Amino acid sequence: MTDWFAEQLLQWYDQHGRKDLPWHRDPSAYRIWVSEIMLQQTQVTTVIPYFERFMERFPTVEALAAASTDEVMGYWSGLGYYARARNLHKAAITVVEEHGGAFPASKDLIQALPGIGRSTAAAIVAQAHGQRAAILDGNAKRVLARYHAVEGWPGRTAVANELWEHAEAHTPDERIQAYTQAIMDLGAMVCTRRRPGCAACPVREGCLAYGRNNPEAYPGSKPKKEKPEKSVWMLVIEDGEGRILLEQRPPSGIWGGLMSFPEADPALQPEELPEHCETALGLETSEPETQEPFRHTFSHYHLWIRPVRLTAISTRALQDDRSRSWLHRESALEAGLPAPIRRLLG
DNA sequence: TAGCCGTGGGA
DNA sequence: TTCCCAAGGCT
Repeated sequence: MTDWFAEQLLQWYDQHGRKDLPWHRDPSAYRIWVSEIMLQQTQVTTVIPYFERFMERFPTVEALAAASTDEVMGYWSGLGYYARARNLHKAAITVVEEHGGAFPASKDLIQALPGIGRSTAAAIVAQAHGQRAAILDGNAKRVLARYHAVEGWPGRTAVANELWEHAEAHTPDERIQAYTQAIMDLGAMVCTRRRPGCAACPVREGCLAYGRNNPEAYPGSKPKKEKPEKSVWMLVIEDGEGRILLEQRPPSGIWGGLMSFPEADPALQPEELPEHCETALGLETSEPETQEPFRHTFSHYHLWIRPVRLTAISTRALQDDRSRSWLHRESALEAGLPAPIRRLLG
């Protein structure tokens, strides 16, 4: 069954929808999967170059499963939300070991893989296999919240449930790939967060928010909270051969498992930093050269990054520690690095 | 359930 | 400059 809403979206999609995105070319389950993970909370224009590089290096799920996590992280470096890459790699190994390399075709099996939730699983089976499944990404949430004038912030379970019901009800039995792309394209191209292009909208006749003349009021916005300010010394330590000291961060928390500069307590005075290097890193260093701090904003707090340059005089007591390594700039840039650290490396 | 997890673009 | 938030999922 195809209701009026879906019919209108499909007709609009045929004329205006996006059909030439990189993952539309050979839309295998593997390629759709990788694209959907990259696109979580990330805009299309940001994803495209990452997707192309990733697919060139890991063209199949077997290639991805066979790679090291470190190399996968290197290809993800700069995209953010690094748990996505870890889960992607873990899931690839599961697909190879438990499903014989064939990406599972059932939505439930797909959703059981790490990093794949209800909406992503639906997007994969709909786009790769043409199975009827409702998605509810940020675009669909905005379109449906406006069309049905659903009040409240979609982060609340009751609001999300209501949107899911609308999503299920509108999803047609036929042309699932087109409809899935259509509702996302409408949200991204017409039913935008600000200044929506209602004049070009194929469903404005039925849209309750349009009828109320306040589409921008939907969906309800997230309750705002104060972001705390944190601060840290970032120790940029270079030895006599132009190598930089990097260490692996703890597996959980911000930039979990990525390589980064050693950090020091911001309560320390700059002149105390060489002693800190001696005790914490077993390093004899020259005088510290502090650089201009800059503020890096995360989802939940601001971090003042205070870079300090030091030159290592001796590099003893480091060979045994697998979590720390001296790397030249070029090889460091191939590792999985957080964006600001990559920037500091220059 | 609410907090956590990145980055870059738009206004 | 500052704030919001984008093809969400996990704990």
